[in-house]
Amino acid sequence: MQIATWNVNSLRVRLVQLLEWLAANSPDIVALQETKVTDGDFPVAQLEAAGYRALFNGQKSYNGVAILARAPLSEPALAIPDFEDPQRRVLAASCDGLRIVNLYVPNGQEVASDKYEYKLRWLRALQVWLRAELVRYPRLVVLGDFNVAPEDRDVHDPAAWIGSVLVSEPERAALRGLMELGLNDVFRRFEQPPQSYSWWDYRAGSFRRNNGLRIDLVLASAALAERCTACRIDRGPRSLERASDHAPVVASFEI
DNA sequence: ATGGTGGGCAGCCCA
Repeated sequence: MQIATWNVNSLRVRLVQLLEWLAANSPDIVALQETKVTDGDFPVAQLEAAGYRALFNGQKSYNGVAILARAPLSEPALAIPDFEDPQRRVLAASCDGLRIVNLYVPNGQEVASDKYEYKLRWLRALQVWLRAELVRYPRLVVLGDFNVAPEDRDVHDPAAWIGSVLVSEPERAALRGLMELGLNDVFRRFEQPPQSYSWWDYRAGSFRRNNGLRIDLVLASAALAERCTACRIDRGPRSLERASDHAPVVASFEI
């Protein structure tokens, strides 16, 4: 079973790329972030024709998440419990005996900004929720755009990035807090090419220079992590004309 | 150091 995550940065703009990528890769479950479409505008029919059911949690202009799956999706959750948040950044569902939690973690903009404090509060509330989810659902996958590079090896130029948003120590500590619940970054269970990243800024030729960060993650509970057989970043879609600034990440499980 | 690009929606917000 293949489970993927992809920040598409506008589903409207990226729909054709997504459909072609689905046809070429046939993942079983796909978590999308930054769909930027309201639920009424979600392209249900096109995805259904491609063989995918969909759950979505969208808003106008910003954010928005969706889960696509070949098998039925059930038990949707649209928010972190007991955390007031008008931004649509969370979508959880059960599928094929797994619990999938799709996240678009706040970017944080700049260390010490209001958006940064919101990001840290958001991650704390997320940790409380995921602790409970792990009790309810031992087969848990938490994936998406985490907007945090876990370690310096996930950063193209750690010296230049030190202390910045996406790599700052409080953000990394919050991410470690999630992992210490028993969620494994499955990408690091396998040998990977050096300088593996999942996001490259649109500016300054970042992709061409491979000036990226690895901020799109697939975390799996212990019971699932041991069944993970591969995890790779697919740079293909990032090299297309009019690409998203993120590449898809695909994890394979023997289930 | 700044600003470089891209998406959304209407001159600026967000990444």
